[in-house]
Amino acid sequence: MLENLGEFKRDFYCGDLTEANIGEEVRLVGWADSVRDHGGVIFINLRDREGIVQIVIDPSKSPKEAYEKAKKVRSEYVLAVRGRVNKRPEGTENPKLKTGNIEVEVDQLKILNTCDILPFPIEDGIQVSEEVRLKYRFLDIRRPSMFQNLLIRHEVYQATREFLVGNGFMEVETPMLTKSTPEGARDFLVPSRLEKGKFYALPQSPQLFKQILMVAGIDRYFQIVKCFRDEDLRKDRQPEFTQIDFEMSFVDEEDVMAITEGLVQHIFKKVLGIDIKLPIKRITYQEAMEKYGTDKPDLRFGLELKDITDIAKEVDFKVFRTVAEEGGLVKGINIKGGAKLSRKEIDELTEFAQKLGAKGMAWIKINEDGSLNSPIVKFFTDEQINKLIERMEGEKGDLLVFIADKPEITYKVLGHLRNHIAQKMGLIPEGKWEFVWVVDFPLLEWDEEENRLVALHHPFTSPKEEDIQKLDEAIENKDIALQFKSRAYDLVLNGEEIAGGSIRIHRPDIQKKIFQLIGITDEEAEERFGFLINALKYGAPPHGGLAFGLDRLVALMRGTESIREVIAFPKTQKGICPLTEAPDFVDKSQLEELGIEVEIPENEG
RNA sequence: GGAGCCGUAGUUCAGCUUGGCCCAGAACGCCGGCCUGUCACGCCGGAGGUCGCGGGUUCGAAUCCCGUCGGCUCCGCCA
Repeated sequence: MLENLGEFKRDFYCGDLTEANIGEEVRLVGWADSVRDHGGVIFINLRDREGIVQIVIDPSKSPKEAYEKAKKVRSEYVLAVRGRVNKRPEGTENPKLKTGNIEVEVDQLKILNTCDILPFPIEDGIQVSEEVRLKYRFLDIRRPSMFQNLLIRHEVYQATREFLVGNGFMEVETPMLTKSTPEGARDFLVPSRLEKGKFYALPQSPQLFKQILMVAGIDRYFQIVKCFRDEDLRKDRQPEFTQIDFEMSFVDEEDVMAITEGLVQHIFKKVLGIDIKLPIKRITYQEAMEKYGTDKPDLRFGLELKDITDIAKEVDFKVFRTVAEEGGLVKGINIKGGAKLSRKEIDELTEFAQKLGAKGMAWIKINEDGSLNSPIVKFFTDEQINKLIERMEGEKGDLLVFIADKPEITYKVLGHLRNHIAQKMGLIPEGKWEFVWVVDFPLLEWDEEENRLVALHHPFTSPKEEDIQKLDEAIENKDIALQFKSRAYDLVLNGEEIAGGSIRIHRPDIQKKIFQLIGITDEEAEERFGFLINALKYGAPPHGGLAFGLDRLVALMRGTESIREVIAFPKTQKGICPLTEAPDFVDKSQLEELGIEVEIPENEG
């Protein structure tokens, strides 16, 4: 039954046929999207990546051979068709199809391939488990919305190259087999056959190479590049992901941010036809934390955090007062119109807060008649309550919620609560693109577990110029170091971090001091980053750059929750590819060649 | 490492709380027949299940208990 393509050549994509083609003899190829056999006339919707066109096999008009073959066609059979484009008979037009006014009357039909029973229909809006979709990704991608996801992604690549090349950037590839570096995420390791016992690491980012390219005088580098981090997965995190990575020499923050803004504007205009207004607003890290409880604030809605620690110090409510007196933070959110929430809904918010580490959530409901409902007001004097409500800008119909805890917890819980409430109350407007730069990050933070300072961004980020003079002092006194600000900047879109970068350290003496600050000894620094320090010694220009999380950017542009939707072959939460079933065991001989022995835990394998 | 939700025909799900009426049922899909203008074609008939896996409780388990595997979401982690 199956035939070869032979000399057959396609003239058009199915979806590209229009009424202008009426009367033409055309050759089409594609998949049988649906088959409607009336016993006499047979209709087949033929689909390719550009769309669908109806083909008609009428026993009174089409050759008998074509008709007999058409009877055998099932969903997703691969067909080659020759026929005449006709205007559809009056009254049989289908407005749902772009090609709904025409059809192709078949005079030759080839069945090029058959198709097994489908695990799910090839159409948008299906309800199928993601696991099944990933296993049959080749079918999943036949669905128009998935095709569109990959197409938009492709267009983002093109727009990126167009803009960056137009601005003098040069694409340079950096190695995938490289050196493991401490700090940062867990590395994926690749054993070396020629140097037994040694390992390459897959790059977490091209960071060090792009800096070295600046030393090499490339001046403006970019790359659309895979990066690898062996950490636990999330809907916005895959073990391999793509960055738009660039770096520039002889620049400051303003230069890098200007290029970034230009790139964003170009991508949105070119791919979505949307005008992004520049410049993008900026807020400091400190302001972001104080107002939004996070360094990636979603500015599409209000619900700003208000500090009431000073009031809390004076009240009889122990939970507030103790926290306030012991250096903690008491902050609240005014949920406008939240008084309509039921006790059960408030309890759910409390539960949400507790899951994130809060001990509890205090709340005050301001009823429409002005009376208060709250488990905590009894601990307050009237004066204190009034002060509190005034601070919170509370009005009739509002619900005030409060978290009192260590600053990290208060910020984290309220930051999450803020997003949660906005979503729950439907406060997030559709179609809004709220970009914001977050700047003036701390250079370092204290790592409780390792009992040392660690870089917030990465250890190659330059401190602010005024802090560089205090480096020696800071090495003696970590409190000074914790005051340092970095020359880093993050770009946030609708509450998601989509890009981040910094001005780097280009002087070896400063780089060494930073390593010293974060507890990396000279020997360690030499062993792990010696090549960078060495390069900095040979006329490294001042430089800085930035990297976009391309997957997140495309996911936002497509309005999908998970980056898996915009990656052709993503992995599950356990890092498994359901399509290939990677990772998998390898032959013993392969391991022997690498000089590797594997211990398999008992309950596995 | 931890928490929550989920796992039953090809697919999506019902049944599980309160074990027996379930050698498990629906829809879509699939197969066969009929049907000459449909486009979610229609009508008639049919096939299809290790109830994720293992163990336990019980006269009896899809249902209760324990363990385990997998999927998703979240915390930790992700410079």
